[in-house]
Amino acid sequence: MSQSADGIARWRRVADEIREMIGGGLEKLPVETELAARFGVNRHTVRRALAALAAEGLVRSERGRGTFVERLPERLVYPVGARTRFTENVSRLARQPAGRLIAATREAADGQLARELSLRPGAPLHRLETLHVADAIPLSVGTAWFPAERFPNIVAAYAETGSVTKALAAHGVDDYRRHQTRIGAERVGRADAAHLACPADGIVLVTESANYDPKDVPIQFSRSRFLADRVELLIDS
Amino acid sequence: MSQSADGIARWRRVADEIREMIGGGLEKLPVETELAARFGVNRHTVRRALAALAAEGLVRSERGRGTFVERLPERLVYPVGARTRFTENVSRLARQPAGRLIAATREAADGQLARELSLRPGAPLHRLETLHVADAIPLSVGTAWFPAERFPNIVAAYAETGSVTKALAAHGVDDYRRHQTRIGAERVGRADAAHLACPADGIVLVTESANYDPKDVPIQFSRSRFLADRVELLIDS
DNA sequence: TTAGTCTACTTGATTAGACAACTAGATCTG
DNA sequence: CAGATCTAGTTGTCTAATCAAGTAGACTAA
Repeated sequence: MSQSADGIARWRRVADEIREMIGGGLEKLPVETELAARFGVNRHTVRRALAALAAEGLVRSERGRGTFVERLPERLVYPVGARTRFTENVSRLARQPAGRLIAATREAADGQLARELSLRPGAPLHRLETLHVADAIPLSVGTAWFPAERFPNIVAAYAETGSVTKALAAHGVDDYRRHQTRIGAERVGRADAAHLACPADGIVLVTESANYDPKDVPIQFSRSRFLADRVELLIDS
Repeated sequence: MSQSADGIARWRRVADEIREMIGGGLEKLPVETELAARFGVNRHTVRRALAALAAEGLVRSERGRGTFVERLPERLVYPVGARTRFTENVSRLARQPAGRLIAATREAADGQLARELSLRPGAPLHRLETLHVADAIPLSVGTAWFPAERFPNIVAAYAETGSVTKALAAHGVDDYRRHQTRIGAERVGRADAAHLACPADGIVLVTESANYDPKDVPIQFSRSRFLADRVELLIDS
């Protein structure tokens, strides 16, 4: 707040002015030195303002090219319910869905996973990291754990079909449902940001839920991270 | 990435080192000048690192006092469903709930609000800004719109009772429910951050939904912002 | 004792300057 | 003409220095 008549930091007012410029509909901002001259402040003060605007998702700076206004496309509405299926959800919106396997490992169930999947701690699991894309735009990354004994070939089945539903069907599970879903939000992790092709300071909606077969035996626990800029969740009651 | 042997920015490595220090369990970080001396960099480089850590929610700087490690308390689980009621949700958890009126204005329905509330555009609405607190910890701020003609005294009723349910009961609405809830996430706004007593770069879960009376007439549209650090939403299917 | 004041310390803001790393287009070269 | 090279322009990083503003404790005066 210092060095300023009315006690409001200069960079905040610079940010406000740039925000107004953005409203005018321009696509590329003037370069930092130009902005600094125009507002009569140091280039660093402009950079502080731009950092704030970038954190709001309004602008994006690219080294050597310039600073560009971010025009957010409309967010895709993703229904969450007992029968949430990524492929169905996305194709209903006339978009082209795709699931891609990023990585697969075998691991032992820790306390939480054992509880969620009704297994003993230490039970073998397949862990799949997957990326979900609609119209070539990454929407989410997910981690899914399956009991390895019941679903020995889940990794290959998913890699082949790109669909959890089909991979489970290959193991004789025709239908499944979820009872509860927990939803949180946090800053995107570094690895997820790379897969989602989003800024490092992006925000993800995190859903955690278990899927159950028709006999109410848990068959999968998953933790999905949806990029909040691109997706909004819809709860039907 | 400049001025550095291996192409990784100094402030990133400083941030990593501080992150490790935090893991050690200390509560207050050394002062910026001390950190700068210890890592052999300028104080501004330390500040750049601290800004990154603050954005991750790991530390919080207070002018004149120092920089402190943030220990996140467990998040409160907030069920979202057809009969979501803040007071019930919170008191079920043996916490002390409280709703406080921040502001109330009269405004005309815009296109979206008119559609959500089945009113003509321009219809008069009461708009209430409310703050929701559990055990003196702010959890969420909400904006609620009510048709002014049907609920003329909603502002006074809410101010008195601190509860939407009771305020509606005073207007003869015994029960209400919601059909859908949309959930998104974004950076907290400046005014909200002040009310929620959270860092300016906090993240909020945003829920939007309409409530309907037993005859399925919409009586309220609301947009709540839950601080993601303190709350997690639970969907029951 | 109490209330006010002073002071050292700490983070916040701003300016100045320098160089690194990257981009895109112009220019040169075979 | 194709490809390599150069160059001006742009953002990223880092150092240095200074003052503002808030905090907390010590000190002082009533």
